Amino acid sequence: MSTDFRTPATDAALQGALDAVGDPVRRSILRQLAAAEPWTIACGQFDLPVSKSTLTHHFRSLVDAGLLEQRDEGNRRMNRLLRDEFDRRFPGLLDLVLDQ
Amino acid sequence: MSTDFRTPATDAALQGALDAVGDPVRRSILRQLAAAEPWTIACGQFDLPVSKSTLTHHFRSLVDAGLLEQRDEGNRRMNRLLRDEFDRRFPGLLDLVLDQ
DNA sequence: GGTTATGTTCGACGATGATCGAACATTCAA
DNA sequence: TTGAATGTTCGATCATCGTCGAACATAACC
Repeated sequence: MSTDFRTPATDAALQGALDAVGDPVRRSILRQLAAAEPWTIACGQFDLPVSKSTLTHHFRSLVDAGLLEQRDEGNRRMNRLLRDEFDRRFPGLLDLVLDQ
Repeated sequence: MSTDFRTPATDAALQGALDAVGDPVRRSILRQLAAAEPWTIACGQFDLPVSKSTLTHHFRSLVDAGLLEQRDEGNRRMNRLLRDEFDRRFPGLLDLVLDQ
């Protein structure tokens, strides 16, 4: 048997998760990421109406919140959605975002 | 049969729900409300570190987001948590808040 | 080596929202 | 009728955060 008891998820952690998911640009990132294979999209390839520096800001937020991880591939920074991991910590929240 | 197909829940509605739930004072209101019987707590009876006018502001947010309804009883304004209604629109979100 | 592409960092700006106190309205109680 | 209790409204203030451009760093490509 695995130790899959519900993690208490302190309110501070919940605050971070809600903040991360509460921005429309970040939700768009999450949706585009969910629609593609892991590690196939670099930061600059997202279809978003913001500048490069703003993009960097949002990606940092998402990484800090545990929603995605990044990996450098030469020039580019590739992304992977931490779907199961996040869903385990905050059940249903990511689904709410991804169901449009 | 009842027409209980999943409402698409536009992103604007999701934005409103996340905003409403994204404030710690409002989450405290929701938790205190969930811990009591419906219509038993007036606005001024909540244990919160904010002023009266701030309280009014937060209650308006929660009503607008469809999280609670209010009813005047003489002097006081009583509250009821719209648990099932909100959970039907945004499954799991309120549980996330109420599970501390 | 020089140029282009991809990201980050930094400082600044602006909008939004949480907060408060004072004034007001309403209801209840003495 | 007077006073206390409960909420709302209205401005004002303050902090946070999303946003940008400019400068910088690094890697790929010719």
